[in-house]
Amino acid sequence: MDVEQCLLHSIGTCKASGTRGGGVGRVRRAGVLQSPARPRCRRPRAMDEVRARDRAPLTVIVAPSNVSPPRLSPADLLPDGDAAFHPLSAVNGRLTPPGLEPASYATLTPLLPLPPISTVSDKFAYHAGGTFTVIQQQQSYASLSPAPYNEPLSPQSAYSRRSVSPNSFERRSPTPPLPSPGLDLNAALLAREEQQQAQQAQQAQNDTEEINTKELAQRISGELKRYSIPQAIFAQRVLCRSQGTLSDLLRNPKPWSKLKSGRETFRRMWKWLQEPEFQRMSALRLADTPNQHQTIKGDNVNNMHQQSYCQPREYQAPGAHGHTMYPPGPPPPWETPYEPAGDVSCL
DNA sequence: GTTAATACGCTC
DNA sequence: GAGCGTATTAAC
Repeated sequence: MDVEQCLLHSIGTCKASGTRGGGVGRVRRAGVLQSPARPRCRRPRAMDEVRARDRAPLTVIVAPSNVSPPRLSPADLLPDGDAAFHPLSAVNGRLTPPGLEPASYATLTPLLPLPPISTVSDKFAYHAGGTFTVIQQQQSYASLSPAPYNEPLSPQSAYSRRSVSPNSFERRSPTPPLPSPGLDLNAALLAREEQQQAQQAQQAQNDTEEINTKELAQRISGELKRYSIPQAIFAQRVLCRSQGTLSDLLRNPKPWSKLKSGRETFRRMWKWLQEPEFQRMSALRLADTPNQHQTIKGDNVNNMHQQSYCQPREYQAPGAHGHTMYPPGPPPPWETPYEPAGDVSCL
């Protein structure tokens, strides 16, 4: 539908291949009678172009300039297996799982007591194959991830580093070994402190770095398609936003420099993108588990504990006015029960 | 029936 | 004006 067609059909339904919907009039909202229904077309192309131009990505990735050679710290030898969790490579002097952005779970783990071994074991008792399953997922994530994952998207995520709650295990080694008798615990503690300091520095850095919103939007769109994740689910669970908002952001991302409070939404996207695959899927789940019929391609994270990006909200499918009742069947991975960590909530 | 795209109004 | 939610649509 081009401008002329749209104008010609300014009264009446404007149909065009390749384009979807568009509000048709208003009824009553927020107790205020809205303007009467009047069929509209989608925005004319000219308007789209103006908007697109206005939102064209102008940001420049601020990549860390001082990349230091790989080095291992005593923390890498800790029984708390951040380092053991991924095959490691080093970026910026810190350890990073291959295929993931720098500064992921392997870094900056808060100094917290280790959970009892039994606790950790219980966490993995969900999986047939237990440890192997999880490790394999990580490796497959790295190997199957598209090439862009090997490229810095910036900024390095501070959001991907959350405190480890008793209910979370994802950054723990699946089978945490007992401390070896010769392990220097002091060195380990020092390493933890270093990690904390680095985390704080990273957080400060993130506050000032820019995100290439267009690239981020493209990657998010690709991942949603890749796993068949509905926009509504992702928007609600990860971004604490509506489907319409997410759609708009993905299709018309504003340059980082032009964003204000909206940066937080893109940060959440970026954060999610940094997560390991299984943790991304975990973030998509709800506490309430309606019957559902959807699945995420290639996901195998049912029953895994997870952390929520948002306080759980009830999902209402767009266009469905009222509760969405899913037909019986296995739930999609993002709606299996979980224990909210509560460390990240909608603002 | 589900999903994504869009217009428009509301809040800050 | 930015950011977002709601309502609504067409496409699938």
